[in-house]
Amino acid sequence: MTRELIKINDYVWELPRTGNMRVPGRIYADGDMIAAIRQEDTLIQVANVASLPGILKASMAMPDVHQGYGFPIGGVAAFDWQDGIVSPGGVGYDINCGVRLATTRLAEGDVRPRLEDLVNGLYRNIPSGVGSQGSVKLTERDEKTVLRTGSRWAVENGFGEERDIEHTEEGGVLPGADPGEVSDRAMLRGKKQLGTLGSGNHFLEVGVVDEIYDDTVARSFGLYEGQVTLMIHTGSRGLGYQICDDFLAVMARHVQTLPFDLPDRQLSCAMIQSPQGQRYLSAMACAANYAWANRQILMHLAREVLLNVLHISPRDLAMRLLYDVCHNIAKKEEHLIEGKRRTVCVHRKGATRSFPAGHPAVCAAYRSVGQPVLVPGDMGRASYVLVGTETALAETFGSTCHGAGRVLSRTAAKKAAKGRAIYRELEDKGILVRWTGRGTMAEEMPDAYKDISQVVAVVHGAGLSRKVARLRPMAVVKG
DNA sequence: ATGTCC
Repeated sequence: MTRELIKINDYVWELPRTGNMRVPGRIYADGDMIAAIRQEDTLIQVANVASLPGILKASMAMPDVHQGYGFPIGGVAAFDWQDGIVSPGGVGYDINCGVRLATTRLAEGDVRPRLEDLVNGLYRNIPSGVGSQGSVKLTERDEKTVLRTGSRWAVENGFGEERDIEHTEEGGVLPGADPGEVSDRAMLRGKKQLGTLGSGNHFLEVGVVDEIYDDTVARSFGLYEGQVTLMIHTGSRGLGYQICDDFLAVMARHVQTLPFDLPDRQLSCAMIQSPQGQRYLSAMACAANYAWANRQILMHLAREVLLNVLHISPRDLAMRLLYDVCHNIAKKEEHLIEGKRRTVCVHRKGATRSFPAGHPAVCAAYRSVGQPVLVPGDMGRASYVLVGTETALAETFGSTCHGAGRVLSRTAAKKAAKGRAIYRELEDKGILVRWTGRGTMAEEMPDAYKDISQVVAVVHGAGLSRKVARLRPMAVVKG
């Protein structure tokens, strides 16, 4: 199925309204990427999202877009808070999957000689893989507090410092979280999995700052060339998965009672103001808070490994949380639309908030430069630190890309990796990897992903976020 | 992403 796309400029393409679309589609991509996106069903998903009630401005896709459950991954869609819908498929199974980046005072030379011990220590001390559990023991009472308070529970229970909370999107807690909306099964899965990495694209990475693009912003973020960093990518584990699954079932039934046709059952949803919509948002907030506590705990566990393996003091390590961002979330936000201030529910599914300098949601430390945007690439190439912009706020409800985006499906990647030792290829580039899952190395190999530098070039060129620094991986733990 | 089919 070929669809007409109008080129707006080098980085922006419009999918005009047809059929049931209430707004156009808007795709951020370069010429190469748009050619690939045209071949896939992703455009159909962008068009399908545009048909949902209350959608505002456009159904948007970032340059790392690819097919997802109902909504595309790399998609942004905002709905009117009064007359719009909320959809679990617009957030994804891994609620508040996200990334945090911590800086240290170490140089590459401090770490390189101990890199093997370091990657082994991280692998040993941080449970990884599907169904991993066991790093934190939670009572049911404690788990409910985690769901209500997010990062704060972790900090108050010895996993990190008060200042980490300020450097976390939303302060590491979404309001309105009600554990009463979380099923027993979700609670049970969550109880044993706090402080675990998970599998798939989740990772823990020791890296080094390879290049600085913006000196002023980098200085504000505490980044400089040659500095060792720690990046953590994980989410809400089985708890978030179960909450998504539970509410997809609720909404698949509920949506049949609503007076509009769904182009795809995977877009099941509820009006935001309905009991079903409100219940989902309360449960989703619980999973979001769990994910923040999880990343906070992992950061603390990783810090302990660094201290022990390198035999240094916390003062010499000087690990600080630069920032923590969500990649999968629906949020109540205020946005200016055609000159009018409106309350909306922004679904970012594989997309990152990108708020500019001066925005009240940006923490005090970065308010004069803008919100840090953390964009991990594949494990063999690079990751980027960007900064939020006014253009993003004006065009994409303050959103930008979230990663490289797959070019090969997991099965295609496994096929392409046959007979290769991916870990060895990475080792030859000076990157040590430890992993749990049988197929993980093949599914997650660099060639399975778009080149992150090309993706970042699009969002930088389009003005959705600006390049601040590029990081290079040294040691990676995968699930 | 996910106790990758309760």
